[in-house]
Amino acid sequence: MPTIKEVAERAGVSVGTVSHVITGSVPVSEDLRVRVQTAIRDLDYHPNHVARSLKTSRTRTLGIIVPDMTISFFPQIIRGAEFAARERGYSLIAVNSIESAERQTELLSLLRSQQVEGILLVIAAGSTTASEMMRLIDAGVPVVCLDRVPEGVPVDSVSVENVTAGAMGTDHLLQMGYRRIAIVTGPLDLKNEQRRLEGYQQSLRRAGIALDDDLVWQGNLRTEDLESMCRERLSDLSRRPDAIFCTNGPTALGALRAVRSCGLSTPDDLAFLTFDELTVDDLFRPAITTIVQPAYEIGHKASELLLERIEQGKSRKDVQTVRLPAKLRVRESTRKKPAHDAVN
Amino acid sequence: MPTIKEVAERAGVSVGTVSHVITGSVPVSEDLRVRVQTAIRDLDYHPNHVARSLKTSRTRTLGIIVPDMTISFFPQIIRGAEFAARERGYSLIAVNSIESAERQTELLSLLRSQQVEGILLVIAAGSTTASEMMRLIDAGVPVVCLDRVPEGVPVDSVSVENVTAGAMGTDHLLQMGYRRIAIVTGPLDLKNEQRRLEGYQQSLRRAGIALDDDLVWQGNLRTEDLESMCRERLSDLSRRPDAIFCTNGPTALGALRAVRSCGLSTPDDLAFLTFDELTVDDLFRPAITTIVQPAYEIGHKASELLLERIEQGKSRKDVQTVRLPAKLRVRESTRKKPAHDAVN
DNA sequence: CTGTTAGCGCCTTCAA
DNA sequence: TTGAAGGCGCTAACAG
Repeated sequence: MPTIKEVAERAGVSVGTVSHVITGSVPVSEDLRVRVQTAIRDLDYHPNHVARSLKTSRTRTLGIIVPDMTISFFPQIIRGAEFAARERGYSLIAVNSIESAERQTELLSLLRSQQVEGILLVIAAGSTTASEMMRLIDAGVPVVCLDRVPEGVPVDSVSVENVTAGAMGTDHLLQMGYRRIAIVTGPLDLKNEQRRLEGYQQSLRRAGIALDDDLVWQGNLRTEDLESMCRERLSDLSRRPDAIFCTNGPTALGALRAVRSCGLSTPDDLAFLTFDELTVDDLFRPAITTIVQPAYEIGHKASELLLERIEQGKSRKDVQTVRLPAKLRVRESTRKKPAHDAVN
Repeated sequence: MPTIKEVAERAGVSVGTVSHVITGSVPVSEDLRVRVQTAIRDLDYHPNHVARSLKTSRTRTLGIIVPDMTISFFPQIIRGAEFAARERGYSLIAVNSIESAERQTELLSLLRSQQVEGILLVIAAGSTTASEMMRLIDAGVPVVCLDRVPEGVPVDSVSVENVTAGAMGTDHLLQMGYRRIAIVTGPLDLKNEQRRLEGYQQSLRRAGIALDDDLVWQGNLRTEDLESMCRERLSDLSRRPDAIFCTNGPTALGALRAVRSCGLSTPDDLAFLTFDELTVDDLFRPAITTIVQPAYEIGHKASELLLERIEQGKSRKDVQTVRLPAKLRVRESTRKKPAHDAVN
C-alpha cells in the first residue's frame, strides 16, 4: 500500500500539500491539486484511516451490537443505522452477541479498543447490564440502546411503543370477538416483554375483562421450549383460550407449531396474533395478523441520536427516550369470531 | 480514555513493561505483572487498537461486503464468516452494497482505508467487477468471493455447487412425474444463475427431454418484475408448464405471487421448486420444496480461506475454488403428479 | 499557497 | 527482566 509520502514524491510536492488536497481543509492551487490527484490515481492510493485516526483521534466509526443478525428484525435495524451513519460520513461495524452476556462484554471492549465513537446496543437477553452500562457512560462513551431498554440506567434509547402496541393487539382481538386471550411472552426480565404484557392487561381492563393469570404463558426465546409449553397448555381442553397473542417472533413460531401439533388451526380453532413477521410474504397460509415494528426507523433514529450525542460533545446531559409506533397488519388469523362460537 | 502511559505511571513501571504484559511477548516478573494488571483494571484501560495497528501494520480485521443483509441468506453467511474469524482472533466488518456497483467501489475503498487485512466479497449484481478486482489483487489485498463468482478473474471463491444443485432440483421434478418444467432465473450475467440453468438443462438432457426455450424465463432480481412476467407467461394456457423451478428467492416470490394471481395453486395446478427458503418455518402453506444452500458454511469456509491467504502471506499463488453441496428439502409443492394428469 | 515538523499511542528493538 | 527511544502514516499548526 502506497503512503502519502510516495504520493508526495510522485507529485513532486510535500506531504503537507497532499494532505491538504485530501482533506480539503486548506486551499491548494489548481496546478498542484491536479498533480496530486493524478498521483493518487496512478498509485491507487487509499489514505490510511488508522494513521489518520491516531492523529485526529476521530474514527468516524460507530459500532452496533445485536443479539443475532439472522433474526430478520435486526438486519433491518442495522440497515437503518448504517444509512443514517452514512448520511453523516460515518461507517458502522455490526457484530453479534449471540444473546450471551460474556460475548457482549467482549464486544463492548473490542469496539472501544477499535475506538468507535459511539455504540448502538441491543442488550443480550441474559445480561446484567446495569453496572457495565454505567461504566461505559462514566467513561464518556456515547451509547444508545435499541429495542431492549435496560432498567435504571440513564441512557438514550429507541424502541417501539410497547405498551401501546400490546394494547393495540389486544384491542384488535377483543374487537374481533375473542374473550379468552392467552398471551405468550418471552422472559419477563426483558422490559419489552413486560411492557407488551402491560398493554395487554390495560386493554383487557378497559374492556372490563378480568385478568386471568392462567392466560399469561411466560416462556423464553427458544422456539422448542415454547412449543412444548404451549402444547401442554393447549391440551387442557377446559381451559383452552380462544385466541393467542405472542409478544415476539421466536415465541410465536413455537406457539404456532404447538397449535398445529395439537391438531388445531387458526383462525378456525383459535385466533392468532403476534409481534414480528413470520413469513417473508403474506401469500403463505395461515396468514398471521402481525404487529410490525418499524425496525428500519428504529435503527435510523438511534443512529441519529447517537451522532447528535457525539457531535454535540458531552454537553447534553438529558436522557432521550424515543418510542416509535408499531403498525397492525391484519390478516386471516384474527378474522371475526363466528357468533355461535362466541356463546361459549 | 486512559493510555498505556497512564497505566505505566499508576503501576510504577515503564510503558515498555506494560506493553510486555499486554502482548505477552516478553516475560515479566510476577510482581510487576500483577501491578500492571491491577492498574489496567482500575483505570478501565482498553488498548488502543488504532495505535497498535499503526505500529504493527496489522489490524486483525476482515471486511465483508454483501448486497443486502435483509435477505436472510446473507446474515447466515456473515455469521459463519464472523465465527471463523473469531476463532482465529479476527473481527469482521460487515457492510451492504445494496446491489450497487458504485457503492461497492466505495466500500472496497473504505475497507482498504480501514486497513482490513482481507475482504470477503459477494459482488453486486450489476457490477463490472473484473478490472476492479484485478486492481485489488494486484495491490496484494487478499480477497475471497462468495456465492457469486466473477468471470475471468483469478480469485479464490466459495459457493454452492450450482450445476449439481440445478440438476438435483430438476431431477426431483422429473422423478415426481413433471415434464414441462419452466425455469425462472434472475439475470443470466450472474454466473450462478447460468450454472443453475445449466444443471437444469443437463438433467433434462439426461432424461431425454428436448430443451424448450419457451420454458426458460429469464428475469431479474426484482420481485415485482418477476411477478408480471410470470403472470403473462402463465396466462397462455396452451403453453403452461406443469412445474416451475426458480433459481433464487426474490424471483421465486414473484413467481409464486403470479401463480396465485392467475388463480392457480401449487401443487394442484403446477409443482413449485426454488432455491432458498421462502418462509422461516415449514408450517406455512403452500409448503415449498426448496434447494437449501449451506449459507453458514459458505461464510465459514470463505473466512478460513481468506485467513489462510493472509497468514501464509502472498506465497500461495494457486486459486482455490470451493463448491459446497446444496440440500433438497422436499415439501408439498412438488408432490407426485397424479397419473391421469401425466397423460397430458 | 506551500513546506516543515511535532506528535497521536503503541510496539519493538536494543542496551543495561 | 526492565527501560528508553524510534517510528508506523497522517494531520495540523506554524513558518515561509
